[in-house]
This record gives sequence, C-alpha cells and structure tokens, in this order.
Amino acid sequence: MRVTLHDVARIAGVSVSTVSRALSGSGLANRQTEQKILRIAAELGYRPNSLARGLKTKSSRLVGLVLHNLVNASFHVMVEVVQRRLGRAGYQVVLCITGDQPEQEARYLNTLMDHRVDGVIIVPTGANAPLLTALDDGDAPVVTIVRSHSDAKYDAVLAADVEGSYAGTNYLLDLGHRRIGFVVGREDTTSGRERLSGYLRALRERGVPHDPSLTYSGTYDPETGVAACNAFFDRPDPPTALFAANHESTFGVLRALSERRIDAPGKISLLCYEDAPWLRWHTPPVTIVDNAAEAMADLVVDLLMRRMQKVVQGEPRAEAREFRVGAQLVVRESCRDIRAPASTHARRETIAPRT
Amino acid sequence: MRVTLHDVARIAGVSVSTVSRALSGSGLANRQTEQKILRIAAELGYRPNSLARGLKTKSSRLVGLVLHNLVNASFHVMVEVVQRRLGRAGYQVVLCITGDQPEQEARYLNTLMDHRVDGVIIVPTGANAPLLTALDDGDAPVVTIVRSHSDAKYDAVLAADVEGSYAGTNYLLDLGHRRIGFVVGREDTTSGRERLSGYLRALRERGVPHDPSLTYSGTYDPETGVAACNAFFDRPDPPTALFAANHESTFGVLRALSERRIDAPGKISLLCYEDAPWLRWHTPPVTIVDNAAEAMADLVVDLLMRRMQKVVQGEPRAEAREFRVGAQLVVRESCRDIRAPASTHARRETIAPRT
DNA sequence: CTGTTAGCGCATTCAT
DNA sequence: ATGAATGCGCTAACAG
Repeated sequence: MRVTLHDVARIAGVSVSTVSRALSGSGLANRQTEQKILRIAAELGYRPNSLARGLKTKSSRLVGLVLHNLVNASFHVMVEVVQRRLGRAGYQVVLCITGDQPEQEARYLNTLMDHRVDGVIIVPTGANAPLLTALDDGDAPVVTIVRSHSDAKYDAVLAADVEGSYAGTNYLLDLGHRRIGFVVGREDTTSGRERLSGYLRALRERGVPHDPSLTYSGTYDPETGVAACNAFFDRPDPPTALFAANHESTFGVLRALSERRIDAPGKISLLCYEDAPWLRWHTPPVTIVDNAAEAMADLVVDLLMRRMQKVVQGEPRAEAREFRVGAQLVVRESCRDIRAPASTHARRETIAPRT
Repeated sequence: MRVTLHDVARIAGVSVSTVSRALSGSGLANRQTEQKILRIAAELGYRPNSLARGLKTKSSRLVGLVLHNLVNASFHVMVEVVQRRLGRAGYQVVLCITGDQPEQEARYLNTLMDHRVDGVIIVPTGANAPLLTALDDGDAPVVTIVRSHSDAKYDAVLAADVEGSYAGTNYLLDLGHRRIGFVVGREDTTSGRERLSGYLRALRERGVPHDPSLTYSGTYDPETGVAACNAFFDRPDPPTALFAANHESTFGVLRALSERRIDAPGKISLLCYEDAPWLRWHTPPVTIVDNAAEAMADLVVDLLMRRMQKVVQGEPRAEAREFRVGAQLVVRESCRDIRAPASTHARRETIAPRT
C-alpha cells in the first residue's frame, strides 16, 4: 500500500488536516511545521491520490480529447499541442479515437463522464447532442474544434476554410491561371463545402466563369486525387493549375501528375490544402494553404481552460462563441506565373500575411 | 449533482448495496429486483463514478501511454492501435508526450502514479528507472515498446532492427549492388546502432568490404539526409544504392537526390526504413523495410492486459520477456537490379516473407 | 494555527 | 437475497 496523508501525519506527529493544509501550500499552516511536514512527505515519497482528491473536490484533473484519427497531419499536430499545453497546466489528456463513428463517440463520451473529466475537447460527429449537453451541464465544459456543433452551445474553434480557399484561388488567379481544377474531397462535410465555396467566390469576383467539370468531388483519400487528375487531363483543354483541397487526395494527385509526366510548376501549378512535412520536402516543395492546426489547438486550450476556471469559481456559464483561425498561404515552388517566363517562379519559402 | 447509487436505491426502495450488486451483474441479486433496478437506473441515467469506484477497488481503468512525439509515423500508428484496443477492453488511455526528455518523462510518470493508472506503456528515455520501478511495484505493470529498459524488469516489445536492416541490405546485394550508402540516423540510439549492425553483417557475410565513408551518422532529421547525400555524391565513386535507415532523414535524401537529378531507380536504388503513406504514393513508390508498428502495438497491448489481469487476480509477477516483432521488406519500385537492363525492376508491390 | 468530524460514491464484509 | 456498517484517501467545515 502506498504512503498516505495519514502516514505522513503520524510520523510528523500532527493531524491529517494539518498535513493536507501544509501540502496545499495555502499558507494556512505554521512556517515551521509546514517545512517539517514537507520534508517528511518528501522523505516518505508521499504522493496524493488523485482518485480520493477528485472524489472529494469533484475535479479529476482529466480532460477528454475526442477525434477521428491520428493519421491526418492536422490531427496529430493538434493532439501534440493540446497534450503539451494541458500537461503543463496540470491536466492529463484522455485520448479517444472515434473513427468519426457516432456510436464510438457515444461510448467514449459516456466513459469520460464516468471518469468525471473536467472538460472535453472534441471534433464532434454531430450525432451526440444529448451527451455533449449532459457533459457540459455536468460541469465538464465542452469545446469543439474543426467542426462546430449544430446547437451553438459550445465554444468552437474552426478553420477559416472559405477564406483560405479564397486566398489560394486568388493566388492562382494572380499568377494568370484561368482554368483551375479543384479537388473537393467530400462535398458533404463542412470543410469540403466551405473550401469549394471559397474557390467559387474567388472565380466569381474576378469574373472567371466557373466550369463545373473542373471541380471533382469524392472522398478523403488518395484515389479521389487520382480520379480527379484523370478526369481533368483526359480532356482537350486541361487546367493550367490544380488546387487539391484536402490532405488525403494530395497523395493521389501527385502520383497521377507524375505518371502522366505533367511536371509542376512547369506544366501545371499545384496548390494543396493543409501542411505536412513531406510536402515541404517534396520536389518541388509544394505551395500550400496552411490551416494553422497548431494555432487552432492553442486557442481551443485557452478557451477550455477559461471555461474550466469559471466552473471552479462558480461563475455563470458565458455565452458560446465561434472562432475562426486564419489560414495562411505558404508560397513554395509548385506554382508559377503563366504570364511570365517559366524561370521566374518563386525560389524561397514565404509566409503570406493572414487572410 | 449527478445521480448516485443512493438515488437509485431510494427510488427502487432497496438499499445501496442491493443496487450495487444488481448493477455489477454478478447474479447475487433476485432476478425480479435486479430487472427493476436495472430499469430504474437506466431511466435515471445512472452512471457509476469511476473515482469513487477506483478509490474503493484500487483500479482506475486508466492506462498511461508515454512516448516521444506523434509526428513519427510509427508512433502515431501505435497510439491509434493502443487506444482502440484498450478502449474496447474498457480502459482509457492517458497520453503523455515527453519529447524524449527525462524530466518531462519523470513529471508524467509521477502524475500517472497519482492517478493510480492500472498500467503503463512507455517508450522509455532510460533515465527514470526508479519511477518505473515504483509504478511496477505499485501494481501498475510497466511494458516498454520500441526501446527496452536497462534493468530488464519489464516486458519489452522491440523492433527487429538488426534483422530488418540485414534483410534490406541483402536485398540490395541480391540486386547486384556493392557500393551501398547507409544513412544511420543517430548512432547513440539502439535503433541506430542495430540497423547499422544489420547492414554491416550483411556486407560481411557476403564478403563485401565495408567502406566507412559510405555510412553517415547524424541526427533524426531531414538535414542529415541531405548532408549524407552530399557526402556520398561529391565523390568520384558514388554508391549505386542508398539505404536511408530512418524515417526523418528520408525526407532529406529524397530532396537531395532530386536536386542532383539522380533518379531512382535509374541511377540509384533507394531503400528506406519505416513506412508512411507518402512513401507509398511517392514517385517512384519507395521500397521499404516496414518495422511493423501496428503489430508491435498489438503485442504490447496483449502483454499489458495479461499483466494487469495477474495483478487483479493476485498472481505473482511473472518473469519479464523481450519480444522482437519481425520487420518486413516491402518491395515497391525504387530499386533495380543493376546486373540486368534498366527496365526490369519490379512493377508491383510485393510483400516479402517475414525475416 | 491546529485537531476533530463529516462526508465524497462506491464495493464489500458481516449480519440477518 | 438483502440491509447495515465500514472504509478507500482526501478536503473542508467547524471548533477550539
């Protein structure tokens, strides 16, 4: 059995409450005895029992982090940032991977409630409103990331997908491109739709007519990228630029271009959404729209911690807000100005201002 | 306040102990009352308090997972597998990311103890032996993955790095290569040393003299890959094959080869250690030695669960074992037989038998 | 400033 | 088969 408050108290010759007070560092104890108790506790290797403390204080110092997978680069960046920041603040992260399946999500949310987590950060499937409500009402603030929840009851940190896609498309238009192929990903997701709409808006504003056969919807996987390229380049008037609007299809796009010997930026200007190490090291380094996963994670932690603090202090629940974290165009070397000679495309990585 | 056993008991008109028994499904209660209690508990939305239960039973149903980062593809695959499997078994995963820093690791291990985790899966830095001992002695079995711990007190699941590297090198030798550049990564890590030794063993057995200037040590990052290529190809007699023995330097190797217009598999045969999606979709698809991250994770979960069960059943601590999970050569298209015409290199992905 | 007391919610032993 | 009583380890009133 591990050493408890009781043991420390016995050896120090004081009561458990005195030990508790001394260890809490609240200064409610005599300097002398506090020092002595601290010393003895250290000697004995005393460690508080979080379960007992949690049972008493109704705070587990646990935070649930619920999301689809870890393969997507944005997601594992987020998990790293969230874990590191919460860890520093004394919270432990309980990781739950749902595969975007509502039943899994439900199971995990229930378990998180059982463990009396102090808060939850979630990429919601959207199908478990009652559970999220129960958590939030039960003093475990819920904050969503990447997706917002239909009932706008939770703080939400979202990507600026419309703006990012708009900026990316404008960048290509600025380089003189008029026929821009766009690989949507799934059109039934918010991010898919928003990125598409940013693209359409840019075209519209610049008076470039939209050719529907230049947008390709599918799923979030490499095969969609391959299929899109095939569709685009099996035609007499292929696009001069390609915007792969999601991480997964980018794999397929690169493969298809290479197999058809369509080199970037020579014959095609290539722009991708979401960053990943291999895109930076690819040849040519791929110009991207960065969805700022790190910044999103930082913000979501700030929001959650603020809400958890309010719960502790018994303050009323503040109104929920939605935040958009600006996307950034990161210019590398996969796009070129088709109004200029082929050699003048950018050579250094540049960070464009926020959109 | 949430609904407790007490509430259910009151409404069902029985005592808390009866409710506890009914809900535990141990059949120690009357069929009739059990059904009734189950119904009422469901209606009330009763959920057990894990903290209270844990305090009583000394089991939190929490498992700590401690590792360096999530960027490395092997690591995030492992985390996904571990989380999914433990989740299904009713355990929650507390994720801790150390950045390979002993102080961080110490902090996290202490906190995990505080939370009375039932077990720990860790990629140990090696510097916190006392803490691991404390955990393991305190009924939280420790199992290591990727690295073993110097005191061989814990089950360890390791990659078969020597064999994998040996098999990879032999594959290149079989294709007729005699000058094989080898990018070590960090020579002060077990994996770095073991992969190097597999390479050396293969050369020795085949009677190929080892040219020390064809091995390059550095760190685990892309820059090392670039530097290695520069060293190898700034010489009059460059290698005909290249074995990039770690994930991170592979980025740099690919970049450097491309900048020098040394194409694979035409002018160089390229082999990499560790798999990742982008390697499969690269042009050409890169032949790799797969360290079987998924299988390692599966095994480590099996081992941990077995040990946790023994703790529950009060069985004596079994002796620790070390396991090696076989690496697999996955032949794709980045290597060619230099004794044959350039066109005959493999065209389809093939899985070689286990080594 | 310190000790005594009373639970937090649950599982479990001991009666019945 | 069920109820009453106990305590897991801790914090926080409440007294002194």
